[in-house]
Amino acid sequence: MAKTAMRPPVREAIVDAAIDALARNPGASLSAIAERAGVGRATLHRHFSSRADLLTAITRQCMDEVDAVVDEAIGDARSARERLSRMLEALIPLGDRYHFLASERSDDTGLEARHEASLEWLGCLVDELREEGAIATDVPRSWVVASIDAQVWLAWSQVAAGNLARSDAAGLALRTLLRGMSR
Amino acid sequence: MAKTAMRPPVREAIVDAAIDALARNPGASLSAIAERAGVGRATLHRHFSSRADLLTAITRQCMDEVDAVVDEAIGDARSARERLSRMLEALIPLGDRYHFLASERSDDTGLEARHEASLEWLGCLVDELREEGAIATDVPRSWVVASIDAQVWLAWSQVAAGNLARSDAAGLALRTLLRGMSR
DNA sequence: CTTGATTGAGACATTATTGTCTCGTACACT
DNA sequence: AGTGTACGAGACAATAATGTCTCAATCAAG
Repeated sequence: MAKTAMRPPVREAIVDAAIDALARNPGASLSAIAERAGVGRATLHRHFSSRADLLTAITRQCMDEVDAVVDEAIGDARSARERLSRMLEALIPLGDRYHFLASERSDDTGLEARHEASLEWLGCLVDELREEGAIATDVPRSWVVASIDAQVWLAWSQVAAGNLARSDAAGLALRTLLRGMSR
Repeated sequence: MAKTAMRPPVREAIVDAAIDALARNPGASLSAIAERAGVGRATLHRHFSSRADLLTAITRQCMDEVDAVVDEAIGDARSARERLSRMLEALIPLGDRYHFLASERSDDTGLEARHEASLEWLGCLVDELREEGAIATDVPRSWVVASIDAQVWLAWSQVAAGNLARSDAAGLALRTLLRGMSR
């Protein structure tokens, strides 16, 4: 029943609203974000000193959410194929957050490095998929990595647009990926 | 030798620069666009009265280019599969323009309608692909349409990033699509 | 009830961007 | 040379976004 926790975390509301607003329009103004969060503009500035500050906070938040969800989902997967499957399942509902990380480039070097690390991790997963024979040898690693990114965003946006049942999204994305890259 | 035609088309230079700049950063300022075009900001305003005017001009230009290129490429294709192949081949080099159409939403209702028509046309191509047995029946039409969009952008950006040879891009995209959607 | 913290509303100052204008120059055409 | 068009540079005002500040209201804790 306490879906958003007991105390109303204004900061969270702002972050959520910002992700939402910036996903639709990357140039959304702070006024628009504050309004969407149901919060005064001054309050937004109390929590985030500047636009850049808000941006890095959002980026960090998205990274945390994505990392946590993926780590949790992958825990007991034995094969790389299974890891990919669970990852998609877990990641697609976070599609807007995930897409935010890919589209918004942070000026914070630490976050940039962290993003690079995530991509590298994904690359390793691709390597393992290849070792399992799930991916043809003549498909470049970077193509597969980029395809996974694209499929997550694609599946999420199709669900959001009402073109696809939430329960079908991950399966369709997985199938498109594995068949598309198969040898 | 007369690569850019005899008379220097300033307007074209501005449009090209704008597409380039806006693809990198959708919020690029008119100053930045003018500078990238090697043109004074006043000159930009001589050709495009406002930012919105420039935006719709760019959108129209991209649509014209895309339509012309696709029509020309598809002319003598007999099967839907072949049409898809030629379309990808022709469209991927225009990936930035194509992506611009998908990302930038115009306030001009005419252009919006035209974009809808293009998507509908693509949907018909998908229907034909399905009739040819190239696409499984349980894959939603909208999913295939969105996937084609995504593959064009994906292939273009991989080429632009230097991860993929230009000559390999269309083949890889086609293969990913057809295998991914196959039954 | 009192206190302290947090908020919303809104008044500023500060930029950044946009759109308009003028002026001097370069260049093509005659 | 003369003419006219398009241009770059830059001044200028109008607008929008940003960041800071104050003040009164709310609300929870003591």
